[in-house]
This record gives sequence, C-alpha cells and structure tokens, in this order.
Amino acid sequence: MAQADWSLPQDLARGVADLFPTGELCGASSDGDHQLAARIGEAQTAGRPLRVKLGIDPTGTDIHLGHSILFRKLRAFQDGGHTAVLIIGDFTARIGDPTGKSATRVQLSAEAVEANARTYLAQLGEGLPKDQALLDFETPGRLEVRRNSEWLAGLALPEVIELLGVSTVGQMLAKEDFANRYGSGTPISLHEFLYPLLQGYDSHAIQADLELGGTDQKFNVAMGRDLQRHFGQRPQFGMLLPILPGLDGVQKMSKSLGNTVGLAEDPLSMYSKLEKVPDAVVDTYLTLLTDLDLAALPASPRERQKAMALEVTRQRHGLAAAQQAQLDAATLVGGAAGSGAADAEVPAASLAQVNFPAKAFYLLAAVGICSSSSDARRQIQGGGVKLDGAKLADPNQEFADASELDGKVLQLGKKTFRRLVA
RNA sequence: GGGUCGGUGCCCGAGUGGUUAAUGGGGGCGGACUGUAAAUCCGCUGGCUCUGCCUACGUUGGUUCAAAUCCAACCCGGCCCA
Repeated sequence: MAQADWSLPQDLARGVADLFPTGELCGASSDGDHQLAARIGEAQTAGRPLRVKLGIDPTGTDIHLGHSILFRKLRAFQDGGHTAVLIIGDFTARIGDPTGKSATRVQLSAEAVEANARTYLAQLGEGLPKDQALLDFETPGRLEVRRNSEWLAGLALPEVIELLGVSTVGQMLAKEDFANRYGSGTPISLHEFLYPLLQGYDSHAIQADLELGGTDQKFNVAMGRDLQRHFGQRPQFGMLLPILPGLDGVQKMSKSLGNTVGLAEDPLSMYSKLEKVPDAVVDTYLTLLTDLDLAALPASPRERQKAMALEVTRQRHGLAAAQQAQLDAATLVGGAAGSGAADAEVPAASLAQVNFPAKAFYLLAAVGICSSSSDARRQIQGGGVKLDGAKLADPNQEFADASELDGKVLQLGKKTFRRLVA
C-alpha cells in the first residue's frame, strides 16, 4: 500500500486502501476540492474541523473487529481535532444495504433498530473515558451522533423522485453487487436502488467533508459526492479501508459466516481466536487493528500472531488481562494434564438452570457449550469433550447434583472452555 | 398480465411412489499430525435428559397401505413476451 503520496499524517494514512479524489489526474493537485491534505489545511487555517462521516446500519447487536477498523480510523480523525459524525442508519437499516449480500436483506422493525443502535453505542464506549473507549465521546465537539430518520423519514414523494433522477439504471447495474446479482438471476428489489441514494443524501444532510467506508462502499460513497454536487454542496472525499478478512483468512469477517471476534468478547476467547488466525492475514490484522510497527516485530509467524493477539486483546481489556489470557491460552491448550485448567481464568457457566441428575450430553447443551443435546452426544462420542482434563467417554454418564461439578472445567475441542459454577 | 422453468437439510446440488433423516461436494465441528497454523488423513454434521420418540424436501389440501417424489390450489423466484 503506497500511502506517502497523499501527504497525510501516518495515523490517518495507515491501512487506507483507497482515497478519492486524489487530484493527480486534474492537475489542480493542491486545492481542497481535489486533495484531502489541502482540505485539511484549509480547515486548520479557517479554524474549523473537518466533518468526517461514518454510517453504520444497526442491523445486528455485536460489533466485531471488522467494523472496528473504520471506528479506529474515525477515532484517528477525532484525535486529529476533527468532528466525527456517526450516522446511525436507523432509517436505511430498514431498507437493507444489499452490499455483499446474495439476497435482499430482511427489513427490520423500528424497535429492533433502536435497540441495536443503543447496543452499538455502548460497545463503542459511550460513557467511558476516551482512553478506554473506541471513540472519543468525551471531548466536546469531536463527536456528533445522528440518526438518518431525522432527515429521511420526512422526505416527500417529489423529493424522492428527484433523488431517483440523480442516478440511472445503468449506473446502478454497474455497481458490483447489483451486477453480480443481475447476472446470476438473483432477485433485486427496486427499493434496493434507493439505498445508495439515501446514503448519499446523508452526506448532503450533514455536510460531510469526508466519508469513511469499506472498499465495498465505493459506489455508495461516490454517490454521496454526486448528491452533494446536485444540491450545490462541496463534494466529500472518500476514504476506503480494506475489508478485514475473518478468522478463516479467506472470507470477510462477518457474523453470518461465523468468523468474527466480537469487541465485547472476554479476553481469553478473544486472544485464543486471534492467535490462530492464518499466517497470511496476520500482517493485515497488525496493520488495520493495531498501531504497532511491523518492521520491529519478530519475523517468526507464530511470534507475530501472538504479538497481534496480545495487542488487540490489550486494546479492549487492558494489558494485565491480555497477558493473563495469553498465559491461560498456553496452559489450557498446551497442558495435556488438567492441572492448567484448574486455575486459569475461563468463562463461567452457571449450573443453576440444569436439572439434576443430569446426563453428560444433556449437561453440555444445558450449559451452552454445545448447540443441542444431539450435538453434545455426537461431540462426546467423537472424543472431543473433557472434564477437568479427563476425556468424557460416555454421553449417558450421569451426574447426581451440582456440587459434583462445581468449579470443574468443561472443555470442548481445543479452545472452548467453561468453568462450571453451582 | 401471458408463456415457461424452478423452489430439497448452513450453502450448492442429487433424488421423480416404498430401509429416504434423504447420494455427492462445500462449509462447520471433533480426532491424529503441527507452530494452538497450513497441507494431509479419519469421524461427525435435524431435534429431544435418547436403548426410543418427534419433526423435515415452498404452503395448504387431495390420491395411495405408502409421497420429497402423483394431483389441485396458493405463495415466492428466474427467463421470454407485454
């Protein structure tokens, strides 16, 4: 990734996949319409912060590391003195962004969207001091949280039709996702065409100077420029960040693919998931998720994995907890003897809901370590379940009551642990 | 609106009256190996406190001793035409 030619501070340029416009093509390379560095300079001279837009659709309840790279960048702008405008797409979430989806997204109810939005803000660190939060909620003037229903809910049909007139079917079908779906005969609903237009309208509504997004957002971000121009406003810049690969190292990190690390996860599971990320993506994780200097890290892939896992865990949970997680991960997995598990910090699972006497397969399901009792039965038969380090052989093994299990550690496979608590 | 083809388990995709919980592949999970990885090999992959029971092939009815497989209506989608 060449980034020096943007003349941006390192923390703003790090990991950026695309920035537009760059001004290189139009000769007028040093004005604030075509070059971000110049726009930043103008803002500083005028004593006015840049308005940096990031839109999120509150369609789920968990923010994962994949989302966090955009928030990290947004934070970098905040720390640079600019204003982060976080747009909660409470209105657009109800349409559904087709990006990356093979099918039309389900529309959500207003209540669900609002509940998700609140959870998101909590995960971003609302109410926390800025050194513990992902975004700076603390410093005055650094953050605006807006919901796009504010300006979208009241649009009248003539205005909507005006918006529709800004783009063409040809442009829409040029968008990668629509093109793929159209080509493969997958349905595209008309209202999905509205999404990029509405997202672009957001940029106009909040007068964005810059919009952040994943590389899959290029079309939508560019649409924001078209709409701002249409409404006589100075068009925004687009800064695109790579899509973070998931734990499988191949597909993008996404909840529905089950390859995520959630921001809210406990230190141990966060660390142990991260330290086994495929070698090929470790440096990508380091670049996008940390501020570490890659050149200063050990060359050994294993050591880099550990350093990355430790640092990312530290960001969320602090150094002490991260180091403990690293230690525990080593003992739990490495130690063939059950002794390691005895004092490691593993997530607790309450036995309160379990009806005794309990057979082993039922116990695993009741405690939530397996998704169903049938699955638990199979896991035990497959030899993947241990209790305090000793393999559980019989799915029908019976436990008389909770005291028999209190304090013991139940293990599924190599990396799932639960400490049973009566 | 008309014509036509199609809707199968997480995904793709076989199966056109009877050991079919349903071939195969992908993905996922577990085991061996390893660097807690990759590659490779093996096993599992609907639910239920389970020696058995229940629910599944778009939906609802029907034919039949018996249907994912036949019939009807309906719902949803692709393509062609308008």
